Order: sequence, then structure tokens, then C-alpha cells
Amino acid sequence: MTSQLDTTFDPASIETRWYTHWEENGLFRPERPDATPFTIVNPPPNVTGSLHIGHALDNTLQDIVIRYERLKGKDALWVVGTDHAGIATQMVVERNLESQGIKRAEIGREAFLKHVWEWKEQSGGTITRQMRRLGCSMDWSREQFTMDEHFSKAVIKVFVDLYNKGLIYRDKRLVNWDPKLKTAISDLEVETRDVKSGFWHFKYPLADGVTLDDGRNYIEVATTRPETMLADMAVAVHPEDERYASVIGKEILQPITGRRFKIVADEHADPELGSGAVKITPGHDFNDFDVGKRAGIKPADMLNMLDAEACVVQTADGLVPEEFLGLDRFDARKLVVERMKEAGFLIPHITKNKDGEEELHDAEPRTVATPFGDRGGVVIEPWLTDQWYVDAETLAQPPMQAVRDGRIEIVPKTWEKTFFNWMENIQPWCVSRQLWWGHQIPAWFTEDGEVFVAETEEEAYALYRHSEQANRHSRAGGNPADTAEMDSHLRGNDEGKLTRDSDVLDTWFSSALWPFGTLGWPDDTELVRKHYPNDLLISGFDILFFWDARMAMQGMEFMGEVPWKRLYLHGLVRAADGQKMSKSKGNVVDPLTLIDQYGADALRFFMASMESQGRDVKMDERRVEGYRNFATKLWNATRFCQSNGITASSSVAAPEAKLAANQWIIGEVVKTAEALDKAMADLRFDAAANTIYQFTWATFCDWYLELIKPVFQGDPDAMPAKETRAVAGWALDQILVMLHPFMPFITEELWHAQGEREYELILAKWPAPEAQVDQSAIDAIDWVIQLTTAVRAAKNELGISPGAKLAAFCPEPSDLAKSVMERSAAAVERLARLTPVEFGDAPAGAAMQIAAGTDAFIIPLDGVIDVEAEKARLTKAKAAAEKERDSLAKRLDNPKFVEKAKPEAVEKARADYDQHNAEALRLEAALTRLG
RNA sequence: GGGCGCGUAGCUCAGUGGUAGAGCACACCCUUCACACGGGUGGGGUCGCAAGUUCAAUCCUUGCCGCGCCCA
Repeated sequence: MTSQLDTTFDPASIETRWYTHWEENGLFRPERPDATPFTIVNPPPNVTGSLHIGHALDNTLQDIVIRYERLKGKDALWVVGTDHAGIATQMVVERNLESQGIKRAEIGREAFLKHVWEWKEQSGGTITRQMRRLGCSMDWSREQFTMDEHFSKAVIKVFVDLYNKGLIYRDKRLVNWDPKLKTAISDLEVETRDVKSGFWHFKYPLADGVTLDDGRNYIEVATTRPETMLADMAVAVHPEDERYASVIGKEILQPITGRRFKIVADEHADPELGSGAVKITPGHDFNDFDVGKRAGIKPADMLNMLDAEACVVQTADGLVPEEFLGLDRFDARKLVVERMKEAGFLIPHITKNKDGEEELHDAEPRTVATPFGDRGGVVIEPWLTDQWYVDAETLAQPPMQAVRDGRIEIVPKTWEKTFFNWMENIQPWCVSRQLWWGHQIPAWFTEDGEVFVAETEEEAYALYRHSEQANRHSRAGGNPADTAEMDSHLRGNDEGKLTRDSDVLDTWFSSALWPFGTLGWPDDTELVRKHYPNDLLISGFDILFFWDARMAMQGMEFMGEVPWKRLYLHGLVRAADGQKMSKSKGNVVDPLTLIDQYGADALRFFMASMESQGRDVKMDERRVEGYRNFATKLWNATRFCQSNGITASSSVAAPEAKLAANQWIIGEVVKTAEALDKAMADLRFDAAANTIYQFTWATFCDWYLELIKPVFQGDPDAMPAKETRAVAGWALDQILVMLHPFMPFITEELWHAQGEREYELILAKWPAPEAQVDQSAIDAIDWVIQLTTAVRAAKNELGISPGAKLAAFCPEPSDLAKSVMERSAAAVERLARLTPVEFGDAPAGAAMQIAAGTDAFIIPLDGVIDVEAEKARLTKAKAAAEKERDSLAKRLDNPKFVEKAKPEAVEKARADYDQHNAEALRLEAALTRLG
């Protein structure tokens, strides 16, 4: 029994119902123990975030693939979960608390973390609920969170193992410091932006009466960050720069601090740039750090002049004047310039105004590439601290090899170059963050700064004791009695000797373990064995380095195998005007609003059809609307089927068919399924979507349903009607199955509306019809389509009412024409509105002529038409045919073409020539008839 | 400065070594018994510019112009 459908399709009324049904019945992950596994892990969104249009694209693509593979019978697992998003979440909670007058520092770590967990409980479900609205069929029963106990265990184990292998180490060096968030960040989290600023030139006086060869008693240096001169430790000149050769090794007396430091030779100084001399602040600049090290300054001895909030503090040598202490870095900059200017050490920048008069400026205007933190949005300060680093270079080697030899296929391939470029130049990865929300680093320090890295505090103490014991043994000179006594003394007394590192790990450090940590690793689970490596990862290209590359590194290090066989990278969803969507621009499109307006199916289909490889998706709401219309079209086609007794098919294989239209549609289903399979294998989402769209609308609705309408005028119990009902029901079912990955809701609804089913559509069987279709059926229907189209066009051009029924004469019918008219006269009558059709000469008089295949039809019009109009129409058509024919003739007349072109090309040109020539001749004859 | 990509119908985009397609928009026709969120027919493009390779270039190569992204 079919159920009654409304005349318009209302997505909202079915979406929630089906989603709940699928989820509650475990249909997202049916038991398929013997099936081939297919695995995707979802890029975990921020647990407290909400769904934006980029998530909609990313998740739609993944859902299409996972539903497709599920329909193909695989044990399809789509792992889902959320990310604790250290910095972002901590920022939000901190802001919330501050609005209530609560300061993080005051309440302490434990209390703060309680607030974060509360916030997670409160807003944590938002994004996962929204993903459900999109129709995503992930395995919610195993929903993951990066801060879950088992996942945290994996994170800690990885840290400890990497440390023990020497792939994680602690180092004092410059980091990218975010003074707003007061944490180190990795170089990937730094955005370089051009900022209009200045370039200040200063005189640095030479100490001890030394002068340059030209007599000057100072060296000119220039900087974009004058404030750093409070911590200057050298001036560098190029070793081959003759201007400065005589002063290398001599000293500068810094005017503000009175600090004396050396002039060093270093190739970093570019003689071509400015004066050729540069001030060196090793504690506050990445280049200067290297110069300083080369000049023999140890990192521990490098002067620091800033605190965690980038305010000036006293340097170790105590030479920063009182008035600078406590100043913000930008205020310090102003004061430094002022003081240098007052003392006559500022070299002004001179320009000429309109009147040719000289004007003096403190600084030369300049656009400076300035680092900003991607989260905090403030200027990043290179700052000298102890941090934990991952030896990324070593970990990067196996993934690069995997991409090279094809164990990882990057789609589209163009991204390989970007991948290699980054991996080949990879820098040590700073993974410690001065935050509270996240995985606390499993490292314990003694008072002396000795570190013990272990998975638990007990183990750290064990290591500590072992180390102490070894120390005592050596101190005791190997006297067993002494050491035994000291060991026992030590054992009961070491509580409180170790303090755990208060920092947490970079969130990406944990999400890098997603492909196996979510499957239960480090435990040896069935899931890990079956679903690692994953088959595919779909992500935006914007997280290729942040996440994808790091998954590859950790996956290969810990699992010994690639994390996924294929990596698909899609672009960004842009606003309609091509701009990047952003809250500040106010051009953000909310996917949930689109779902409310057009339905999730329409939004999904839009995403799929716009996803061509290597291009961003530009938002086009009209197109979403178009796909809503498409859904309605399918809805109405189903209503039509129901009204004619076309119901759920009971067979997966194509039914037996004798009628041409039925054989033809079976053939079209086969072709469509093949094209879809090809598109899906290539991850061409646009091609896949367009294939099923065209088949549904143009082939099934526009032609097939029209072709079969006459059948239902006859005896409903006769063979033609019975066969047609069976084939039409089957073909509609195939549409529902093939469209289901793209439009899961409407297809499931219609699947059940069509009658009793043994299973839900989400678990149906993907079409694999091996039906042999008689070529003559295909030829027959093609012929009917050509005839119909030709008649319609001719009528339209001659201003004849589309509904008018006309008689037609075919003087020399082909075999095809005869057989079609014998078998499908009713269809021709209905579609082409030709009746009667007679084989034989037409009566004399005004007539129009149309063609189908090689058959010409004369349609007498008894003065109905304007002969001149028909002549004009035929003349135009003839000219077009002749143009094509002549162009081909020209090509065929060229001996080089016949000689060198591929034989198929020549063959085709000849055939095309014959066809166009025949058409031209036929039209010529028709014109002659008209006189 | 280095790398990548884009420039095809009014708009958004496919595409192919043999003189181009879709959706929307546009024009005209249609109250045909599934659907006006529909049906039918049509107009519209020197495929950014120039040179080269080729029998043949929108497609391959090079240069230029314009736009975007990433890295330094």
C-alpha cells in the first residue's frame, strides 16, 4: 500500500522524524561483521562551537561517501566526536567568568577547570545537534571527545613515548608568544599581516673614541622596533663590508641604557640594505637570536626586557632606566624614540613637500609584515622561554615517503606540492601551551629543574628515585653499605620533591591521534585492527598542515601505517560576492537558516553539485532553491507513479521488459549507475550530483513518464500496463537509492511512501543491474525523442499551437520508423501530437517538414501556416547544415588531415559530413516542394 | 621574492586536442488529467590577450594582463 502524499514537499515535516528513526534503530552502523570495512573519521569540531557553512560542506561530502559505501554493503564506520579546543574554549570561559567579576588567577586551576567542564556540558551539544540536522549519518553511539579518559591516555602515552625516543625535547629558544593569551603558540598559528608602520634610523655611538674610516664616531642602524634597543646586545655588519672592517670587535655605547656591546661580523647583515649595519637583540628577534648564538651568546644569557604581557621589565644587567619599567611595548617604543631624538641620536627621515621645502620625520613610512596571533588577534612577540618541542622533521619523513609512493593519495593532486613544500621545510613544533584547559604535560620537575617524563606521577617518582639512587651510588663511591642506608632514607621522604609541569599540550597534538585514538588505541581493539588505516579523510585545505599532516606523522610513527589511504581536500565556502565569510564582515550565511528555508536535502545537493575539485564554493542561494525545486519534482513524479499503481519494486534486478520505453529506461539506469560509480570513485561530487539530477529530471520525468502515460489509458491488467508498472516502480526505486546519499530525507520518505519495504532505504542495495538492453529499443526511443523535439520546435517557430494535433506523411519510412509506429504509435501521438501518421506520399499543398533520424515527415497544413515563415525556417536550418557540412568538407579536403589524424577522427568526420549533407539535401527538397 | 590556482553565455560553474555545455536569469508559447517550486521552444559565448607546437588549440607550451590564496 502506498501512502498519500501532499502536493508540495515540506522538508521540515519529515527530516527530524527520519533522523530520529535512523539513529534510534542503529541504522548508521548496522552489524556487518563480515563486510569489507570502510572508515572515515570526522574532523572534530570545537566542542562548544556551532555549525557554520564550512562544516556543512565538509560533513555533507563525508556523509555522501559514507552513505554510498553503506549502500554498497560495506561495514561503513564514520567516527564522530568533538575537540576540546584549548585556547578557544579557555578564552570563552574566561570571558564569561570575567563578566561575572571572576578572575581565573584568583579561583585557581581546579576551580577554573570545573567551570570549563560546566560550560562544555551546557553548550557542548549544540554542534552535534546541528550536524544531525544536516542528515549526517555518523556513528553517534561511539561519540568521542579529545578529553575523554581513554583518549587522554593515548595522548599521554604518545608524549611519553616520543620523549623516550628523543622525538620530544625541552628547549630554551624564542617562541611565538601571544601577550594577550599569555601562551606560546606554534608558527602555524601566526598570521602575517602587512601593517603601516615606520623604519627608524639611529646613531649608535662608538665607544672608546673609535671612529669609522670616514671619520664618523657612530654607526647608523635602522629598526622597525625601536623599543627592542633596551635589550640590544650587539651590532652586526657583514664580514666583507669594508666600511666597517676596522671596527669589528670594537664596542658600541648604547645611549639609553649605557650598555656596552660588540660590533660583530655576521652574514645576516646585508650591505645593500640601509647602512649595512643592524642592531642585534637576540632575546626578541628570530634572526637576531641566530646571530647572537653565532656570536657566542648562550640563550640563557640573552637579555629579556619584556614580561608575559609584553610590558617592559628590567634586564638581567639592570641597565634599563627606571622610567621604562612597566610600560607597554608600544608606549616603550614611543619613549625610546623620544629619548633618542632628544639626545640627538635620531636620524630624521627627510621628504620634500609640494613647495619643495624639506620636512623632517622621525621615521620613514614603511609597510611591515607583522605577526599576529590567529586567536588572540594581537601582535606576537618573539620571547625567550623553555618549551616542549616535537622533532617534526624526523616524523615528517615517513608521511612524505607514503605520499611519494602512493600509499597516501592526495586528491586533488595539486595539493601534493604544497604538502611537500611544507613538510620539507618543517620546523620544530612547539607543543606546550601556557593554558589550563587541555592535556597537562606528563613531566615532573625537581627543584633543580631536572625533568622526569612518565605516564603517571608514580612512575615519575620511580624514575626520580632511580636517578637519585644512581647519583648516590656514584657519590658514595660504590660502597654498598652507604648507598643502601641512603636509599632507605630517601624512599620514605621524597613526597613533594616533584612538581608537575603546569602547561598543557597543543590541541592539535591530541587531534593528530584521531584516526586511531578514537578506535581505542593504545588498547589492542578489534576496531583498531579493522578500521585502521582509515579509507578516506575529507578536510578543508586550510587544515592540511595543522591537522592532516600531523595525523600522518603520528599515525605512521605509532601505527606504522598511513592513517588513511586517500586524503580529499576541499575549498572554502565563500560569500556570494566571492569574499571570505566572516563575522566581522557580516556576510556569514547560516546553514541552519538555509535548511529551514529549503530543506537539508537541497542544501546538501547544492554543496555536492558545487564541489568540483580545486575550487572554492561560492554561495548561491538561488541554486539551493533550484535543488529544493528538484526535490519537489521528484516528489510529484512519485505522486504520479502512485496514481497509476506504480509502487515499491520487489526486485533488486531489473524486471523483464518487452516494451521499448521500458527497455530503454532500464538501459538508462544502467548507464546512470555506471556514471555515478565512476564519479564517486574519482570523488567528483559535482559530476555525481549532476548525473543523478539529469537522469531524474530529464530522462525519467521528462521522457520516460511521458512515454508511458499512454500505456495507462489501456487495460490496466494487460501485459503493457503490468510490465510498465513493474519497470517504472523499479526505476523509481533505483533513483531513490542512487539519490539517497545526496538527499537522504526525501528519498527515505518516498521509499516508504511507495509501499511496504523489507529494509530502510539507508540500508538498501546499490544498483548493479547487468541488464542487457536491446539496441533497437534504444534506437526506437531516441527516434521518438528526435521526432517529438523536431515537431515541437517547428510548431513553435511557425506559431502553431503546441496542443494542435497534426497529420504526418512519411514517404520513405526506414525500418526503424515502421517498427516504432507499429509498437509505439500511442507514444508518438501523445508526445509529438502527430495523428494519423501515414507511410506514403503527402497530398500536394503547403506543408512543413521535419526529420527524425533519416526519416523525413511531411506535415500538411492546409493554409494554416504562413508558407514564407516555413521557408525561412527551412532556409535557416539548411544554412546551418551546410555550414557544418562545408566545414567538414574543408577538413576532409586537407590531405594532411586524412594522412595524419587518427583514423577514428577521419572516420567520424566522414560520417558527420554524410549526415549534414543528407540533412541539407532533405531541406533543399522541402524548400523545392514549397515552391 | 617563491609556490599554487583562477579568468568559458548576464550570474554561478562543468568540460574536451576535432570550432562549446548545465543551473539560474532572459524572450516567446502553454490554465495538456504528477508537478507554475511546472511544461515546451528559443536568443545569447572571437572559451582573458599574444605568440608557438600540431593536419587541427578553448584544451598543450611560453610570455603578458587581471584576480585570489599560501609561504618567505
